[in-house]
Amino acid sequence: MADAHLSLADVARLAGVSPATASRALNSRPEVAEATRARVLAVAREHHYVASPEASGLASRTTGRVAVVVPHLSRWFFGALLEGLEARLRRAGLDVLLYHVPTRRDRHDFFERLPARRKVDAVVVLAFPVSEHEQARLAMMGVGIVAAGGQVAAFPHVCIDDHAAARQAVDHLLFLGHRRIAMIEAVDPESAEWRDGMGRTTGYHEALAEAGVAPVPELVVTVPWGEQHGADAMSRLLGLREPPTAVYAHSDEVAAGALATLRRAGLRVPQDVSVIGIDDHPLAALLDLTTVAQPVREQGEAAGQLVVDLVAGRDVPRGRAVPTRLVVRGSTAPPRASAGA
Amino acid sequence: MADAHLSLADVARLAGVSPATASRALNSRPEVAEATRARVLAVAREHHYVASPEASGLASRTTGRVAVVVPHLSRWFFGALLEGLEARLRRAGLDVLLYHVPTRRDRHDFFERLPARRKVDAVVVLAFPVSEHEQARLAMMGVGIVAAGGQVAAFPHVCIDDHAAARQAVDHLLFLGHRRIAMIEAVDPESAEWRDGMGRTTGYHEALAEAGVAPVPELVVTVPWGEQHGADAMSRLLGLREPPTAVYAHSDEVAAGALATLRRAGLRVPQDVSVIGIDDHPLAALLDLTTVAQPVREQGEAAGQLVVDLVAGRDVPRGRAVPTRLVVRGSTAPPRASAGA
DNA sequence: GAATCGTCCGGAAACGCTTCCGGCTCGAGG
DNA sequence: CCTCGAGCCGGAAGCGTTTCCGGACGATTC
Repeated sequence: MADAHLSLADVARLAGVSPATASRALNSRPEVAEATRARVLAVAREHHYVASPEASGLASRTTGRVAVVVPHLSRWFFGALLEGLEARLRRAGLDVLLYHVPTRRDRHDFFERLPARRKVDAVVVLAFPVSEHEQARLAMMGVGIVAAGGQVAAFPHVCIDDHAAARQAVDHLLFLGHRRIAMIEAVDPESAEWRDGMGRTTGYHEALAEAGVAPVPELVVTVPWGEQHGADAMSRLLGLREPPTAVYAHSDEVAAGALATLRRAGLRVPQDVSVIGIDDHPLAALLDLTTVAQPVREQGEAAGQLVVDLVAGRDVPRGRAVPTRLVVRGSTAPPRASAGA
Repeated sequence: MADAHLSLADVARLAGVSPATASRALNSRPEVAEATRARVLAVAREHHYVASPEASGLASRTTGRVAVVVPHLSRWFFGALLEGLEARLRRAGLDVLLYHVPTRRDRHDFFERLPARRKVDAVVVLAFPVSEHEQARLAMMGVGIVAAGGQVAAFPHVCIDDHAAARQAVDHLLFLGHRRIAMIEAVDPESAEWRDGMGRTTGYHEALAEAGVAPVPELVVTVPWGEQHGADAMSRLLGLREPPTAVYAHSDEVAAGALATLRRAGLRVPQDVSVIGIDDHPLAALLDLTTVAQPVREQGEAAGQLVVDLVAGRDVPRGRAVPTRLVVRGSTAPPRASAGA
């Protein structure tokens, strides 16, 4: 008991070597004889020695930590992303410093004050857009930066091709024969700036155009992210003189809301209207929702890999898009009365 | 540009004082004249000075960090808890070091290796049981420990009274006239050890007993946590010769699974069977699920408060239970044919 | 007018590592 | 036998703070 906290010097003394050698042994440096290393390691283990990260950080000018900036924690997508990321970083011996920036204000604050300054070797921003100015601020930190799950092309990043995913979803509906296809466009009210560039929207328009379907403005409704708003959006859609026969939602959560509204309205899915989402949220399986799956955890891991490469001084690929995959379940089917064509 | 990284000494020189005084000024210690302090602060701000946390940590023997150990990140409950916790800690200037321990192995590893050793001023374990042995290991870290969302009575903690919550749920069903009440008991397969002590189970039994309802073993089915398993459990219950008229699920996710099964089976909720959950997951509102709400975010914040008190050297209350509240929605109603009594 | 007391500040010693630099030992090569 | 390089290791100088200790100085108090 009570090896309150040995210092490197103590271990060295106990092992009969100098602190310098002890340090080298513990950090598995090559310039130390095997026998010596073993002795030091044995002493260290026996006394549960742990190096003071502060001290070694001070001396080596690195922290062994990486900041993860995330806008939401209670949403499945971000949690799953974080899981993958954490796992990869942990394996590399890097610790994760969490920065939660739910509101616009928090974000602003984060980029102005840069609270992670000097505290980390790298920072990864999770699934939210970063403005030019914010990018500049980030750069001031002087550490590696990577983005995951989002579309910050300025940094090394890993994400899906939103545009392609949207195409997969909408093309599926078109393939089934739908022509009157609505889109529930979800935006994060806390970072609305850049929603137009979103592939999930452009993909919809492109798919329709390619199929020769004229765009109908009232068929796209924009709401904040979330189940409840998805439900509201669906209500609005049902209020149309001529409601859609299929609905493409930006995410499964939003689609789930739409399903709820549909059910309450007494409409049957997929007989009366088809619904498709994006993400393959666990909810999707439960609700038998057709969706475009993206590998979330894997994205986190890939981002983690970028980080470890970055801090190791290796240079990393600019960006990498992981593939998505259409998962057909029971919420989509051909329209009831296949009208035209 | 390029104030690559001023040191305290630089700031001190620029402000015409000694490093000692600069340090005192920056840390708002009382023994420095207002004018001097202002001068130092001005210089610091102008040059974007940030103290090296490693150095100050080394010198002050504190880290300004707290470890948060969490078994799941992609579940709403844990995310929400974490949000509250992070917010409170951030306000107090404490950083959050994240430790994700999804599997039994990860947990074991965490407690054996204690990777957070010397890295944090406190650790909070989020919503999972900690064995005697693990508690002992934790104690070896020599830092404050608090538990949130779970039932680790050995440490300062904040949580709900599971037993009482269960009573609220089951009593509600009893009040509506149900007698044949099933329980879907959810356990985390990665920490099954302690499931029997769980209040969510004992509350059920007690409520039934008090109401003079004889326990029916086949009416309680135990499954791993999660929507899918909730669905399976419900299937099993429906297979009974005499299915229940009401179902009490340990959590809303599980209840959601049950609802899905019910719907697929063509049964109506609440006309044919009532369902109640616990948590007030966002899902619950969407599914119109009656539930016992617990303030999750608030628990996180309260736990954060315990932590800041702890690291400030104040002593803290042993434990604190936050109140739960029955939220009646559309998934519960009196049984179809009010049988007896 | 001297003794006392605060207030404010500087010198310098930690804090616990990493790493540069140089020295020692030993075997190989000339 | 001498030299030289490779392999190991120790001394000591940082790394950038905090904080103890003591000194200077002006304001009180008797």
